Amino acid sequence: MSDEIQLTPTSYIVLGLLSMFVGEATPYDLKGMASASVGQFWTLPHSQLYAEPARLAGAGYLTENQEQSGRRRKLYSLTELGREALQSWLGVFTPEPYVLRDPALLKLFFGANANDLAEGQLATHRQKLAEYEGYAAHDPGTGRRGPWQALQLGIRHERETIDFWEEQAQQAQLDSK
Amino acid sequence: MSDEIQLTPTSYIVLGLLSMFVGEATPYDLKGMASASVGQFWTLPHSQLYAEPARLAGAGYLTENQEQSGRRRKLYSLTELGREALQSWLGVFTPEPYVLRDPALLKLFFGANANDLAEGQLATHRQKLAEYEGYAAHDPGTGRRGPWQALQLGIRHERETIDFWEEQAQQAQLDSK
DNA sequence: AACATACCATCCGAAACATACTGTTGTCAA
DNA sequence: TTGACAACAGTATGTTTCGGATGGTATGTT
Repeated sequence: MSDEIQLTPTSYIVLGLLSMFVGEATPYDLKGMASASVGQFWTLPHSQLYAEPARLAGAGYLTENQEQSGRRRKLYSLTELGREALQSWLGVFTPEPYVLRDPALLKLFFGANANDLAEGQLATHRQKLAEYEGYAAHDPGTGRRGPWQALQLGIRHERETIDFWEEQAQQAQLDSK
Repeated sequence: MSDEIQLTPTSYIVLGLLSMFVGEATPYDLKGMASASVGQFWTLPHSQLYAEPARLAGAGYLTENQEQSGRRRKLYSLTELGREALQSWLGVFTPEPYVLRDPALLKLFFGANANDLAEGQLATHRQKLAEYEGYAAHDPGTGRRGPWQALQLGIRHERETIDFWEEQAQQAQLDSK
């Protein structure tokens, strides 16, 4: 509750998740929330969700309460400082583009066979698209808009990627004749 | 030239870049190549391009020649082992999806104002798209296909992202009336 | 009660990261 | 011709992230 720390995207994920739920949450709760939502477009290992809240609590952005018995879990909740930090981050201009890391694209770049790649990619991206569309159907977009909007971009990217690999596969077929 | 090491995506970037150019290259050369090509869909800090070739040389995937005078730069080139490793990686089935890290999407998810975000995002993504289209116009896609194909997916993602933010901005306008 | 299994939390070594710093070479004006 | 400066090339540093390993706690089964 004293040191100055630098807030990273990971920090804001913790603050943001906590802001979406009244009351307290344990790292394990956060882990579950993150993988079901934000994890789709910002991956982080679950171990971060143990280390980061402790750091934030140390700097006064969260309060920390440890259970006195049983699993002795730590319960975190936002402080006023934490809520302010989140709000001010949300208001700051963000021109930075996304960072993409696509192993398949890497292989394609270096000359891998497009048809082979397409097979694997189509399978996983079709599955992902189905998953996202499941969420979208479930949540009509009322209430908080943010998650729904973010999901829409995820769906678009998946569709685009699927189209791309379908074309690659077709093209490869034609070429081989 | 003895230890077993694990090959990471970074390793394959080094091997791949070296495979595209006859003869030798210095880390500085690699740095230039990477940022102009592969860097668009797989970021890595330039310091990695000094550390990684040394590691690869130690394990026999590259040969290392140091200049005897002047800057004493280190020149690397592929060994047969390195070439084989690259080829076998290219041939391996790759179903893993891409990993996306989008700071704007993160803010949108947690409730930032879509219109504000759109402004910054549109500026940078339009610029990026123009850059990519410049490459595409320059390179007709003859010769090596890989880089050109990879570029096509980059262009698609940019277009999709721009459409998305344009819609968000419009929607936000409507809502505010 | 004793044991097996799943759940929950944390730790830690290795890799990746950003960036500051050092030395080298080329150039151009005085 | 020289010395000041910019660009080039590489190294060193401290920090953050990664993700598997580990160990404790609760729950279910016999």
